[in-house]
Amino acid sequence: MIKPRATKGIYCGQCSVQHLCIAHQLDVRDIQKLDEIISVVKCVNRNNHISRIHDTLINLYAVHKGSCKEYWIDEDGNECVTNFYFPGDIIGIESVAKKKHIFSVAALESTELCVIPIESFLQMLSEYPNILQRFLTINSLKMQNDQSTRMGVTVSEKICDFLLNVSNRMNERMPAANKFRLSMSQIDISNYLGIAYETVNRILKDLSHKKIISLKNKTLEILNYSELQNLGKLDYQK
Amino acid sequence: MIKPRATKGIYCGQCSVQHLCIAHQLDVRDIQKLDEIISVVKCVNRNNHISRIHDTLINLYAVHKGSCKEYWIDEDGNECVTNFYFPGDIIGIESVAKKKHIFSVAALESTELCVIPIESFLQMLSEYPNILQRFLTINSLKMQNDQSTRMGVTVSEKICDFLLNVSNRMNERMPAANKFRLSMSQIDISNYLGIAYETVNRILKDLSHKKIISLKNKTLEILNYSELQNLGKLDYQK
DNA sequence: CGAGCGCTTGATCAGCATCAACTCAAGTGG
DNA sequence: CCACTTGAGTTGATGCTGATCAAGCGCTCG
Repeated sequence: MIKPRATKGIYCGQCSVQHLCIAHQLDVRDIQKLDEIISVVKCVNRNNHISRIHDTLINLYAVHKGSCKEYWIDEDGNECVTNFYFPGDIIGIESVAKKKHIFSVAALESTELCVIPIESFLQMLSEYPNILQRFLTINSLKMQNDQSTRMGVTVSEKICDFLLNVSNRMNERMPAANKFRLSMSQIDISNYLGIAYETVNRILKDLSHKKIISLKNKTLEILNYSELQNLGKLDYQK
Repeated sequence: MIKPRATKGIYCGQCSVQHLCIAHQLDVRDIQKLDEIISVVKCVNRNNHISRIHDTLINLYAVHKGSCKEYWIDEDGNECVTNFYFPGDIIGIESVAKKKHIFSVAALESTELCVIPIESFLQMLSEYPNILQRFLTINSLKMQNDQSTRMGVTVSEKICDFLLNVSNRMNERMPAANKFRLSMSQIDISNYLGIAYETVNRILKDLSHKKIISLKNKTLEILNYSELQNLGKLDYQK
């Protein structure tokens, strides 16, 4: 489950999502330091947990491959999904203050995570100004992304915004691939958006009928991006 | 509108909300450095702007007195409120990445803000590890707070969660005062929660009838805290 | 190969948005 | 200083959006 990064051939300098992760635009010396601190990979299978709510925060995790959902269980036993994480995303930042995980995180598929020991990482930030700047930028981008997904009023707005958000994030990872796998279930999406899963299904079907998207076997293709934008509320101009 | 902090007698070391702000648990030397960087106060009247969406990010602001709403205008002209800020809160963190304000911020009452020049502040973080740790904690707490307000399913859950959230934040500021002024209008609350303002009004009335809250002239008192918790979804155990 | 989870579809109905109209307080300008 | 305007709060009537219940299908995985 835990392996040295070297045996998997993973180094920040060669990583395909370094432009989204901490290593973004760092010089060789800074990246060497990152590779020194981040020495192991955690491999997690579908539905297994990366962390549990209330656990002591020992590591942050950078998603290297795969995807995760972050959630908590409310008093009625409902799963409230708070976020999805894709390659390059950092898991656990919102838990730094309390030094305990404030959410649970589970893998949506076979997932590899670079393990970032929180103590040495925070220590390093004081000594490496460029890494610090990058980490503050990542914090800020996370806040922006968290806000962007609570904007829609009607359920179709919410779903269109969600699809646009995921699509844009996937495009940053695999440029020019306008087709990608939706790793989360429709139930996960419904728990994320706070709407009934039947409604999610109906609206996805409707968008398919209207040839705005194509959804086969969890593979999503956006056929009419500008129409999806019209239906959504989110403004994704750069 | 802009005055030296000294003429207003404001210093981080003597500030009544330093325990919520950057100065929290810093030693004398660190606080001196803060007072050096944060040298002026901006005074803003009700309905006037602290910053506008798309403006270049020059300063962060720490609320010293008063309160603010953060919002953007959607394509239908609706005001979408994204956050409220109270004394001790830092405005602008989510805009650090883009170096432009991603929201507009307006004062809800006569408000005083400590001006934090972003360039020298970020520079300082590299040199003052304790201030850095505190700022990372503030980042993390903001993410946690942003999440906490998107949990309710029904509108009464949302409103109860909102009242609990504001109440808890006010209690941190004026301990043992279970009565406080709701500086935002019911319309602001509706734009924040994404529900109709008539509904906000009806539910507040209903909570008043049930003696769970008392609301007179914008002064809110929580009469039955545990019942409000039952009606809400949020878990505010420490 | 069987069980269960995820997906699909229809029918029903209530929660909340919307529309409309009115009160009240505060502010503006003639 | 008062008429007028404007914004916030209040309340009722109506109807639609989306939750809920119910039932069946088909993967996928053990």
